[in-house]
Amino acid sequence: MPSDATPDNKSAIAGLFQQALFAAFPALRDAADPFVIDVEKPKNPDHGHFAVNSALQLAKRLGMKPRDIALALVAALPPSDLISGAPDIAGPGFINIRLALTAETRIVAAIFSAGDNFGKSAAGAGQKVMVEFVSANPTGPLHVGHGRGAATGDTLARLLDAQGFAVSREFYYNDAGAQINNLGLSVQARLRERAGIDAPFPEDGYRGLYITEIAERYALKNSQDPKGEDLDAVRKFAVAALRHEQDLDLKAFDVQFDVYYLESSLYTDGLVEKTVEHLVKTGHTYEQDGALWLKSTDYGDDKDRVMRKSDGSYTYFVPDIAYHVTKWQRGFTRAITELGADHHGSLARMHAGLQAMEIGVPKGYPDYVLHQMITVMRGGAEVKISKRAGSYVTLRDLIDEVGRDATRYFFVMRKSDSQLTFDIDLAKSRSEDNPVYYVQYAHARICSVMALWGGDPATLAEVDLSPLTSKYESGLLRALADFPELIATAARELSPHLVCVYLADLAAKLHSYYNAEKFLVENEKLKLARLALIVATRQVLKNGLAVIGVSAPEKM
RNA sequence: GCGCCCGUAGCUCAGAUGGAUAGAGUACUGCCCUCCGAAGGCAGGAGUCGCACGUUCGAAUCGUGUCGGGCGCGCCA
Repeated sequence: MPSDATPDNKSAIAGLFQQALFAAFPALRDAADPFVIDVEKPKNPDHGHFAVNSALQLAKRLGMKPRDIALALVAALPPSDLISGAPDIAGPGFINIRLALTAETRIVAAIFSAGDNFGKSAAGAGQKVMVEFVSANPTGPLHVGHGRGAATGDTLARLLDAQGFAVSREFYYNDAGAQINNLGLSVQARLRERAGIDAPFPEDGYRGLYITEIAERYALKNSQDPKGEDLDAVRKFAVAALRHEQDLDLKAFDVQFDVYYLESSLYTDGLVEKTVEHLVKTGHTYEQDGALWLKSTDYGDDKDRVMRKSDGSYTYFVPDIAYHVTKWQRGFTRAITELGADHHGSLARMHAGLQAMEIGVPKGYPDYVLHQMITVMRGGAEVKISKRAGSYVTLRDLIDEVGRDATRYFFVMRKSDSQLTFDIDLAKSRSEDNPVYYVQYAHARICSVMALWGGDPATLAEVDLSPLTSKYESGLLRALADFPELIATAARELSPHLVCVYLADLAAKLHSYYNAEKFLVENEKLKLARLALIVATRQVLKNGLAVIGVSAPEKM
């Protein structure tokens, strides 16, 4: 449900100034490219709620001084109860507008009426979007990198959901490739070792301790095959065991998928074959050195790619194309693929492959969101992550050590494009100073005040807010009004971290307010107005935390 | 060599559509609990936004070049 009661003061003010502009300078309306007023929100509160910089932009076009244009604009401004007093003309020609208190406080009633839906929008209604993320090979436990992917992807999905898109979360299992075979061989080797057989460990085998554990369990459950001679059975057992572990980890991380798509099904359903045949038919392939190549350079890739090796098997990216074709054919007009940045090399060929199919897939399909590598520090030293060597920090470790909320928040609070240093000792030792606690504390703190007051928050929905005149109150009102636009921006830019930035700021405003003013004052009108404001703040904190999958506790 | 990402305070990082005096956390110093919870607040110092040139009335933001760091460039996945 969209919160369509949200007052749009910005557009209203833009409209007023547009009127004023055309009244003062009719030539701009009649021109081939009529000038459009842009209203912005200044960072500095001293510059009012909104600012118009059109006078500066128009100086050259009109051949006038910016300040004179600004004066003319303000003079032509139609009267409105939105604006408090006459707009200031500041600096070289900025026009600063202060909202009337009634316009400013309208947001509180909107939040009360929308509740958990405040911040949602119907912008994406009727559009199916798929977010594919994690997509870890079932060859080992989920590690920190998968954790960052899980938190980022899930938050993206929640953001798009809040924008009204029909979102499907999907996990693509590479369960058919050489790595899986390798997994089977690794477990088999441990089984043989266990049975006292002297056999070399596979060169590219997985050496993690979990392999030995899986071997133990296999031997226990398959007494007829203690040496793991049935490689197929060993492999299936190992994959099932690891998938189960991953599912438990994801559950603990509060990440759920709608669809688990198996790479192997692309083969059994014949989609891989079909894709190859189709690409041959569209003429974007050629044979060379006994292999079948895709002319991906036709579509911007920097070199052509082998599709079918000379031994007759396919390279991994053929099923990948087939998979992405199914996304399009399943009706997902938008698809977002969340990947570790170490896979960025495959983006160009993926886009090229989809274009070469010539089935009407848009050029940038799918959108890629990459998360940069995480450097894990433990004991002041970098922990090298290597599945093969079996040395890494698992997602489970982090959840157990620093908690789900803090882990999710940490992974999302940074731009996914930048590398992240996750210092385990720091996160553990200072877990109570985690930024997420700061935000959660703001929520819990409001709950405490409300409990002390003892009244029913719902009765605050329509109280008179005219006593809210301090700078703290104005700042909070402004931040609350920004929330819907923030969610829209974060969804549009595919930038979950913006939500954390916003929440930290909102929490800071609340804490400052708390320390500067008393809420439970004698003056009844003032008390109710302040309580209404902090209840609205609590609602927005809660909605924001929900977007990043972090709980909003009443007590901490 | 080519491609992608990053370079902002001592450290970790924000800075959407180019705007006014570039922000937060942390660390350091000093203050503040007779409304709830000091897990908080207030104040202070700290930055030639890697560098250069360009576009613009205006650049941390856009463009080109350059330096530094990470990653990727296989008939591996």
